[in-house]
Amino acid sequence: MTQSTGGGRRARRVTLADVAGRAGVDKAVVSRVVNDDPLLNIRPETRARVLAALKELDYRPNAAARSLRTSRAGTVGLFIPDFANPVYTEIITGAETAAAERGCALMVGSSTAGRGGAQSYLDLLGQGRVDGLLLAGGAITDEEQATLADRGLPWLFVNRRGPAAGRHVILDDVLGARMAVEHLLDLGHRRIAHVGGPAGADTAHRRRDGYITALRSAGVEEDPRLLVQGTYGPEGGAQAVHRLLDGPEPPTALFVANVTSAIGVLSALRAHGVAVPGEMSVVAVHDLPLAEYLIPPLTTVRMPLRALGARATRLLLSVPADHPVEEVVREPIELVMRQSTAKPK
Amino acid sequence: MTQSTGGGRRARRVTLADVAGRAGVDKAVVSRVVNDDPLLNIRPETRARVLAALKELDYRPNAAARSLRTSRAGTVGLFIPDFANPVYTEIITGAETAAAERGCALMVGSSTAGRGGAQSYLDLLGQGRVDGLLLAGGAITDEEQATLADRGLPWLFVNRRGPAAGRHVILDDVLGARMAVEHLLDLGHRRIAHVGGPAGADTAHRRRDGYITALRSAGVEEDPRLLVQGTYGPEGGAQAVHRLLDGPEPPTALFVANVTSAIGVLSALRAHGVAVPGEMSVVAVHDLPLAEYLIPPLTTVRMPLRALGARATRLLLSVPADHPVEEVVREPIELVMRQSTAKPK
DNA sequence: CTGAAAGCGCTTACAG
DNA sequence: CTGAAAGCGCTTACAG
Repeated sequence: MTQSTGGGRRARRVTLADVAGRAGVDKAVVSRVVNDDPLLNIRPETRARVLAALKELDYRPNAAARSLRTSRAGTVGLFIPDFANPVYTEIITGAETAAAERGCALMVGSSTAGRGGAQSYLDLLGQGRVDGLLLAGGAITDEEQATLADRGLPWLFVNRRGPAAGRHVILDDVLGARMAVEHLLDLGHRRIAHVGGPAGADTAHRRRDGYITALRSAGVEEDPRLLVQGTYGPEGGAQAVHRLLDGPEPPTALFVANVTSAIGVLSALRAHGVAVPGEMSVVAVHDLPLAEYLIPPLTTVRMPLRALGARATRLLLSVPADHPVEEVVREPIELVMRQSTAKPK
Repeated sequence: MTQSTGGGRRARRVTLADVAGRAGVDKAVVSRVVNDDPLLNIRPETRARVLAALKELDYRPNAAARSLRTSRAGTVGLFIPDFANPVYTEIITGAETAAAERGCALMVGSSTAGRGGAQSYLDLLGQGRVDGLLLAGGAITDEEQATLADRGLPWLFVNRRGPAAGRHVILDDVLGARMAVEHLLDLGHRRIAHVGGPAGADTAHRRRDGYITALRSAGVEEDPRLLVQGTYGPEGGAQAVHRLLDGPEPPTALFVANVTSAIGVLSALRAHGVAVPGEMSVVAVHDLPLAEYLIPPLTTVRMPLRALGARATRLLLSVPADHPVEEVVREPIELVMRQSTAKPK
């Protein structure tokens, strides 16, 4: 409980009063200078003195005192299911950048720590630690939803539509899926299967819609046997391939809902002796640096995940908590052609 | 600047005074009950009244007020170079768990946001936002190092040894590397190359040491041409393979310093028509869920990254800032045998 | 066994 | 143009 000193040295905390004393003004003045108060009318020479004192003493405002006074934490919270999922790391990076632009810190929590669940993250946050909460992916229980409501905290769902609240920012997953499927159609494929995401996932739902829309627009009749549910992990992709290949009339192309799942797909295809892209074309949602180094290099649809994280953060910080937000981020979606797709033989 | 209300509803903030009023005691008493003050001698019925009031009003302590009073933030900071690197996500998860055990929140920042550098992260943190700082990987400039020293903040280097300060927690990379190389030696390989990490990386240095030690212990003479520097990304791995294969007497096995790099290695090997493990064995440091789905499934050395993150957090929170810390985490390192290694032909 | 009081370091109307 | 004062919500010796 002793005042901690820095890795080996001591540093008495510099306060506004110290700076004021040195500059020969009241601390209120220093405060106004520090915060660039536009209403402050100060003699240039006084300001110069204050600025000099600030610099000499290397003053840093105490976050807790400021936050107590203004009831603003200057921090936004982001809750994700898992740090290991590259999709979330992109969202985090975007959110971090946008928060930093606003002078805010970002506090990311995942459900892997603690007993899991947003509940323990919310408990840890206590009161006043964050000014708002971004909820990315994963499931939120009714209880957590209620806690959220009680907390008096603005929140925003990211990459998924929330249960009831009209407060979310998502990507155009329908378009992304359509671009992938249309690429396969353009190559001449007609028997195109979809390795979907998990049942509960909102993104999985939207990508499936895009798949179906693309097929219909092209006048290709749907075959329910070509629609296989997976997970967003490699094992789900691998299992889906087993099921698909066992069918009577296997597809010539696969649209996979997630790049991580596609890694499992490629592996399973190889195990079955099916050549990619010779006998089977594969395209997946989300681009990753390693996609280029898969065997074969994977054709993907690059979604603007960073822009999503950034946009959500800005919206959370600017739109009043009681206003609805239902936004689809319109940054360009890109088809990244590599070597896992080709004309059907 | 108005008091924000939660996603559509309003919630007046409940304070200690509210609870005290309802329970008919002083707020000091409530505070002591909330904090489980062992010196508090309270009549059971009074405590019950306080507890009831606490619950009815759903009281949550205000983090800012508490922190201002105690000058403890209840938060630890973790600075990483990049969220996209799976190595760091494992460390984060471990740190998050350990912090939560102590009732602390974790604030992760990366150099990708802002202009980059630990400096902007430190600036954002201002004063009093975190009780200590974990610095994982990446480079720290002299200026940043100085800022750190001035800040009066305890810090700890994670997975790398700091410049001067004897404050770090690392893994036994030498042992991990030895286990990998000894596995190749056991299979009968003698021409074993090492695709190393980047020049500045402390882990890269230690893994190279382990490689050399293993070779010497087995009486295998080193060949400097078999020691190629890479990066920790796939492109570095791929380039290293090109160089290695161009040499006069190519190796029969590769020890790769990082799993991400190994993905590039596998890709390049395939491009060169070199069969794995038929003509070349490959083993890499760090295990990942997707390693099992690479082609072929990659043999790896699993390092205890979560334990590293957790241990560092506990140490940061418990060891006084002016004590040296030089710890090697001794959790088991495991060789995960899959299908990328075999006897030389 | 419980209460009154001081003070952590800020910001912000208000006074002069 | 600048200063004095109140108060954000806690915790903690101290008094009784």
